[in-house]
Amino acid sequence: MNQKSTKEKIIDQSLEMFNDLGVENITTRHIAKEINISQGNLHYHFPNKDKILEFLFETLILKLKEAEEFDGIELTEDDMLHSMLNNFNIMYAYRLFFQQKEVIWRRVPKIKEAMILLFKTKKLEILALINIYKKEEKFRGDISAEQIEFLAEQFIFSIQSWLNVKNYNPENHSPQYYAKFLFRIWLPYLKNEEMKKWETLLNDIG
Amino acid sequence: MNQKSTKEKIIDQSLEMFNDLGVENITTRHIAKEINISQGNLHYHFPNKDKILEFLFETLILKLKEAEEFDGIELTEDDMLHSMLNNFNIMYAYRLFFQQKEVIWRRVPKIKEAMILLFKTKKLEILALINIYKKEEKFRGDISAEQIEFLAEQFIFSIQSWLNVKNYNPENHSPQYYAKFLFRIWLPYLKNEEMKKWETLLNDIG
DNA sequence: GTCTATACAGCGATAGAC
DNA sequence: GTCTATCGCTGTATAGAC
Repeated sequence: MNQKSTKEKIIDQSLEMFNDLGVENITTRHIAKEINISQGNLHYHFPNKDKILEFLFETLILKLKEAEEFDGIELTEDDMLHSMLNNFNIMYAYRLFFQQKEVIWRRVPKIKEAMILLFKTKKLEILALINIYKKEEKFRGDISAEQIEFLAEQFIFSIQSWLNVKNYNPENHSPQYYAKFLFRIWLPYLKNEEMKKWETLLNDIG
Repeated sequence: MNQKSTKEKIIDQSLEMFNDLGVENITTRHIAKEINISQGNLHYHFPNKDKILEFLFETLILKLKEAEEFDGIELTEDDMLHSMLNNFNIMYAYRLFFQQKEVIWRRVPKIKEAMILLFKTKKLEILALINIYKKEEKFRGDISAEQIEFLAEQFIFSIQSWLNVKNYNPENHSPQYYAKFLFRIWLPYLKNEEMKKWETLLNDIG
């Protein structure tokens, strides 16, 4: 049953150890030891640690893209919520790239550039979403243009850093919690009846 | 004129290099070399790298406390804004503790505990502030209790991670920008006339 | 206080046998 | 593909002279 290739074993073990113990603390020796192969063998599959990081990152991007394709074209509130939750689960699995951004970015500038691009794209998507809501008149009319720009930025900001804040409030640290957290940013910008609708929706996730 | 003691030199150089190049990349050898002392001498003043980190952290806490004492008891909007700006300048000077939290917390659990405590205290302060605004009827009446709890959390969340997000938007990375950023969280929760007042106030910082 | 010298562990990476 | 063995380098920390 355990048909994992050595390469897969390396990747899975790396992900786990990087996530839990820190990229700067885990060496190719540690990883090799934990899956009972030699360090030499590991270096046959990945020439160095950074290449493992790059491979993991590519997998993350791939999974995020896949998740997007499953999203419906219709933008019901429920769809949005579950799409977000799905995204958060993926991000949580690859949390090293968010929690240990500084270390990884310094090691592999290529990953830094790709992530910055990713977030720029996401910001535009969110601005488009806000505009749809404005057109549908679900959005408050008394919000300044500067504040709307801020709102989009606030979303991106929170997506980027949600995993950094588990620590002072560990009991509430779960993808579910943060999906709710993120949507609550949105609430006070909506017209009253719309806000109430969302409030019940968020309470329903539990 | 250069009356800096060796200990001060070590501290200043460490702060600069940790901030810019990463705690995990800077060794006692690097620091010593940069200020033209031997590594042995550095280890006379600080037994190891972690003790330098602890010293830097204690200085940060001290400066934050000092800044608090200068704050007026009156809570004018202008006072709040400038106090926040002051705090952000200090945090920026010691940004390693926010940008490189994961690495530092793993190395020095004592710092982790102290920071968690700090943020818990800050959250209570912010909740108290929200309540004052509610009593003064400047706050919207149609906001749920859950959403108010969220608002406090959102503030703490943003304070903790503001320094992590310079990268996708580097042109806007300054303490001033983030002071404004933080206050904009607050805006859509205020009654309309109050919101407008804040909007002009924020635009005045430029 | 400051220096030089050194011990020692751990890192990434490679060579060469099987 | 996988192993063992090993090189060269860098890290922390300490000992002992001045």
